[in-house]
Amino acid sequence: MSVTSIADKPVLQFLDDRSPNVRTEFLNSLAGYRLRQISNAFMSDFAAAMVGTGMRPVQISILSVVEENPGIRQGEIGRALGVARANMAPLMAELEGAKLLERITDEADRRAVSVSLTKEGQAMLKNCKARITAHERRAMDRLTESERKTLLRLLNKI
Amino acid sequence: MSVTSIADKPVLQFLDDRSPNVRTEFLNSLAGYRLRQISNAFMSDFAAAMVGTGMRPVQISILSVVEENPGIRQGEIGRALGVARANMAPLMAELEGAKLLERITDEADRRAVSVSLTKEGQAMLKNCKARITAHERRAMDRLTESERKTLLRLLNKI
DNA sequence: TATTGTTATACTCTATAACTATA
DNA sequence: TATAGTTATAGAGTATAACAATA
Repeated sequence: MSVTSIADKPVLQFLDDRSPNVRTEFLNSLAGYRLRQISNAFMSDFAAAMVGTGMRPVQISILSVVEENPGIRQGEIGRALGVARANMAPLMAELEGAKLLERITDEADRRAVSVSLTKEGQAMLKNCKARITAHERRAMDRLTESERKTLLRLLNKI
Repeated sequence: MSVTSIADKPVLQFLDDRSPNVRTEFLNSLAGYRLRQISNAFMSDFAAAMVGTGMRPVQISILSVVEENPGIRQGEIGRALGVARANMAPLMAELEGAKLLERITDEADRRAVSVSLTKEGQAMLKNCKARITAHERRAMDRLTESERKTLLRLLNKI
């Protein structure tokens, strides 16, 4: 699959390749099953949109949270994103090693680290956000503006 | 967390424990991010609802497809569910070992195997379906019947 | 040659337990 | 005693490549 073909097709091309002559009535009646299919399709298109940046979804989430909460503690980022402390450690080390963020010991509580974006981190996030915006527009292509709002509202209400 | 508490709370209890004082405006504006959060919350509640059956989501999906397509080939199941051939092999061996389904060589094409449910498989699927129905009702608790239909329609339209 | 199913393998994500240093 | 962060590890889920049997 070429990179250029991604922009031409709806996100759920990843679902369209399924066997059409197999009955799946029960599964299709389940909101949870449909949500997972669509979420996975979103993730696939998202990953394709990030090719070249070297960024994975969780890394971008971290950069975004740090941007909106400068100086935030590492543990707070993990709690906000649902990432376990044990898994935050290597992720943060990776982002720090790539010079995308800086960690300094919080002098008020020397157990904690205070996190902020570097210039490179800000630039990377800006690049990723532009790609994500295009990815979202592509993904929601088949819905009208009104339908998109309704979908978000219902998802947030669940 | 006790098992009985699960039935009392909305599915997205798994999201409600997040840090409320951390700003996440960009992430919250993304349909893809919200879809993934909700899908993961559904999966967690689903897993809790299946405790005691020993069944995981993909196994139930397989049983359901076999029920609706008796004698279906193994490869067709995988294609319909998006499971790679290489990963179908151990899954099918596991379900066959648990006596939930039977595999016989397709005499018309001796490379393929024809799959069907055993009595035990039928009973297990019936049990799981009842649990799933309750799980879905619980998950969609905060939506009216009209809103549920709208949500499904929009998800299917994406 | 192509396809069905199998095996081995590897990579990512996620989850738990034990450790340190600080509080 | 509890908390912030780290390390090691193990379990799912997923992906590719190589193989045997059959078409």
